[in-house]
Amino acid sequence: MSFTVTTPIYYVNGAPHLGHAYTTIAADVLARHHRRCGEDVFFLTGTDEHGEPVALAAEKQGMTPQALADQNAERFKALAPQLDASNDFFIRTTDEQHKLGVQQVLQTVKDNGFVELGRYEGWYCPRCADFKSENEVEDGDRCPIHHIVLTRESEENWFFKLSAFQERLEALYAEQPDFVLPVQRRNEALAFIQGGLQDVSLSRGAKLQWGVQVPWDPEHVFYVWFDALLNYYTALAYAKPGEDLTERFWPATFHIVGKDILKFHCVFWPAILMAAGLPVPQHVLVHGYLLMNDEKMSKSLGNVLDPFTIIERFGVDPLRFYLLRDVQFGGDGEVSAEAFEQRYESELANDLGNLASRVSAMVVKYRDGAVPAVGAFDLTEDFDGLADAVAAHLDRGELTQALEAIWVRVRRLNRYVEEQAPWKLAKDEALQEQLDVALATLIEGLRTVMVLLAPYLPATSATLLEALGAPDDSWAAAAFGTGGVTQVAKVAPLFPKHDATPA
RNA sequence: GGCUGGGUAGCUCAGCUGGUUAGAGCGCACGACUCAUAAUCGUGAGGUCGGGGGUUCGAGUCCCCCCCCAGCUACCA
Repeated sequence: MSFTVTTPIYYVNGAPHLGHAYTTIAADVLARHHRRCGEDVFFLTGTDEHGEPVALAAEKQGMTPQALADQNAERFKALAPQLDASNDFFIRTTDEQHKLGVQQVLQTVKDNGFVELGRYEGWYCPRCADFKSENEVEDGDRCPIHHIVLTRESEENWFFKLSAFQERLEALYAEQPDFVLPVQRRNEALAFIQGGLQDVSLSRGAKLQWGVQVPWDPEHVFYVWFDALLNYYTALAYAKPGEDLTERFWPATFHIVGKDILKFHCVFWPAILMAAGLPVPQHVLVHGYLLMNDEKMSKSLGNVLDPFTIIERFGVDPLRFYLLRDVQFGGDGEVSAEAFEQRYESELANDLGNLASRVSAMVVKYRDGAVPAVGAFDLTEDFDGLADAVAAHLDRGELTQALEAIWVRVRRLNRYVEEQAPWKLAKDEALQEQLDVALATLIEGLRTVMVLLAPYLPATSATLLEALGAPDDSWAAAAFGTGGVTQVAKVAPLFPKHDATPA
């Protein structure tokens, strides 16, 4: 069974920020989950490097577009390891193989009769040598970059016959109700489709353009969105030297995208694939914006929160945890340094970290570190079905709910400690058997919880499971009662507290 | 304007096909305990479930109207 998950490819006309990190982390959680379930996983991320903004930025800096792309792509490439993201490949749309793949697929689209010549009309800036969309045009019909008055012009373009796919897309949405998740986004995309589809331009005049050449018309390059979308498919042909992974991993299981690019992924993308005779993805999972002071976290606004500061002070796991915990995945959510520290302190340090400390300390104190072998654990009813519930949530793209389900058990374990009060049991000779069960149950609960958290907190999970001498974090090990821990030492604080105030 | 979501305790939010005193987490107050990273556990505050009307034996939970917020209503990536 194969599982393919992608992030959008990040546009190199800017620096990596929290928004990029968010998407990559979400994709990584799914990738890690499925990988440890024993599935054949392919996790793709990369950079989008063509298009006018990159060309213009390069020009401004006196560089070639390729040089600028090379420079910025490195920064995005470095992002993944910093997030502990386990991507299998990093695609760049300037890769020769990608360009060939784009040309090949879109040639097929043309051969299949879904491309035709048309005229694109719009506001044209002679300085940019390109058209501006209605909503980016400044008051007085001026260019947002050069502030000169735009002219109304038209250009001969190759068009993709999107209108021919209205019925097929509607059928797709009917047959695959979970094609777009969550459901609000599906409604939005479907409404767009049902509102009637127009053909869209597939190419742009090549004069000053930076893109993939149209094979049947070298004077044009493909409109950057089609070039970009195709990355999900083209990467498979060359991600692994000497092997074409396309058969193995196409179609994708999840494309994770931000809500700003919903239309491209939920409408244009499946239509292009249909036009090319290729299978469409199983799901497009749409997430919302991270808000800071009620503003969208975006490269177009200056209010970026640097994730690297958090990583430096706390490590990556807390960042991964925080973003998926505090913001309901799919919706918009407020993020702040204060909220981060609050979560870190009360949930990571106090709930989970302290649980590991107190449980391991008790086993050491009352049983010299030997985990009692018992006939049956307590709490089996509390953990019954947990792993399946987590998996079910993840299959629906409900990353926050899955995490919540696990956290309910973390709290349950702390409550169980109070209910059992091992320190009292330890004083009574007659209650030694009960103490054994309590300690064994706590260790097993801790182990289970850490296995389930592995996709979210990979480093911490590995550290603790290693310390417990039960490093197996496979799906089989996620079942409560699997056991395997026989000896423990006092565990060092998993999430040490930081006295200083926020950075 | 139309469409899609949403408006529930100070804060962030759960509440499926309508049914006992409307829930969780955080924060706050008080209490308990001592294994633990001064962590944890318990209790409480008494919220007109956006407003109004209706259906029903009974409605955050269904219907109608209104108010407010967000997004979408096509070619910036």
